[in-house]
This record gives sequence, C-alpha cells and structure tokens, in this order.
Amino acid sequence: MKLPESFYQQTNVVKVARQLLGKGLYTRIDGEVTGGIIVETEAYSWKERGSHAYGPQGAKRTPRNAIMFDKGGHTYVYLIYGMHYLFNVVTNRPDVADAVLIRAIEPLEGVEIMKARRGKLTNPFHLTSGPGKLTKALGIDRKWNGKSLLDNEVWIEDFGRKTPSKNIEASPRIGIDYAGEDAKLPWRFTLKGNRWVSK
DNA sequence: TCGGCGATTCGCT
DNA sequence: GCGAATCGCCGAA
Repeated sequence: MKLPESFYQQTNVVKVARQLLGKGLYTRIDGEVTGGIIVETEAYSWKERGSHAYGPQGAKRTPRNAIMFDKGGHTYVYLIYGMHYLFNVVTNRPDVADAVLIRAIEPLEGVEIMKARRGKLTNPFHLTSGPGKLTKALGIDRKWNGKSLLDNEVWIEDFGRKTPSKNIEASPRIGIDYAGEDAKLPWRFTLKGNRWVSK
C-alpha cells in the first residue's frame, strides 16, 4: 500500500526519517518498475544549518529549495558536485521546509534494469548504496524535482511492517561539516547490519 | 556578473 | 587513501 499524504505531513521530520526505514521506494519509467527497501535516511529541518532552507533570520527560500516549502508528499531532487542527483522526500505542512534525504536502498525490483543504468560494477553491493547511486539506478534526474509521491511515477510503499527500534541505528549526518554544531545532530538513520548502507 | 564550492562517486595508487 | 570530474547555485560586488 502506498504511503498516504498524511504520512508526509507529519510535523516531526526526524520521526519521519526513522519511519521511512523499511519502506519501499519505487519509480516507473516507460512501464518499467524499479525499486528497493529504504535502509538509510537523513532528516533536514529548516531550523538547522545542515538544511538548504536554513537562514540566520529564519527559513530561506531560493529557486533551488522552493519545493521544500510546498506541502509534504513531494520530491526534492537537486544536482550536487555537478554530476550526482540526490533524492529527498518533502515533509511537514506548507511553508515549513523539512525534508528527508534517502541515502541508500536495498535492491528489490527491476534489478537488471538498475544494473544497466549503473553501468559496470565490480561489487553488487554498490548498486544502490549511496544517495547518488540510488538515483542513477532508479532513473531519477532533475526532471523529477517537485513530483507528487501519491502518483504512479515515483512513490513509497508501506509493507505493513514496523521496524523495531533496536534495528535502527542513529549517527551524525554525512558531508555537512559546514553546519558547525548542527553537524553533530544524530539525524542519520540506518537499518543495523544492512549491507547496502553507504560507507 | 563573478567565483567558490557542494547532503558524491569512481578510478588509480 | 587521494584527487578529479563537472555545473548550477548562491552570496558578494
């Protein structure tokens, strides 16, 4: 069952980041479905320096991050290092710019298609074990920014199982040293022991 | 308008 | 383990 709009409109983005572990992220392109189990997420709130929507005088809206100010249930996709697309789930109410970065998935459906999109790989665990890797495997690029997760192009499945807290590990977020003290927030969540978690 | 740099990945050493 | 790749964003001027 597809996650409903109410899930994305929850007001605690850290809680949503935890709840997304174990859910299924899918895309459908030309009728071909690819997807996998979310095994690594990071929460980003406009209130802290790690977020693209952070501003010293309050939330900062720019052309790039505008979609984060929309209501929860949209995608936020942007280009980083001039070559990788990163996929986020926009959460919370309109004008509250929170989002969850999906950092890794465990391949589940359309594996051969994902392999073809990724090109030559020596290690099978490298297929979707990073934020830039999974977008390439799922066929996500900048055109996907702002899509609704309630449609049939990109969506998140609830398999009806709750992930026990003991299987979730919290740690500081990756690659945001510029965020100062906020870089220490334990807002990265992983499924303990999963082989597709990024290194 | 200009210049520095990033929520990363991959290949080579 | 290190550095190149590669470009759009964003703050400063």
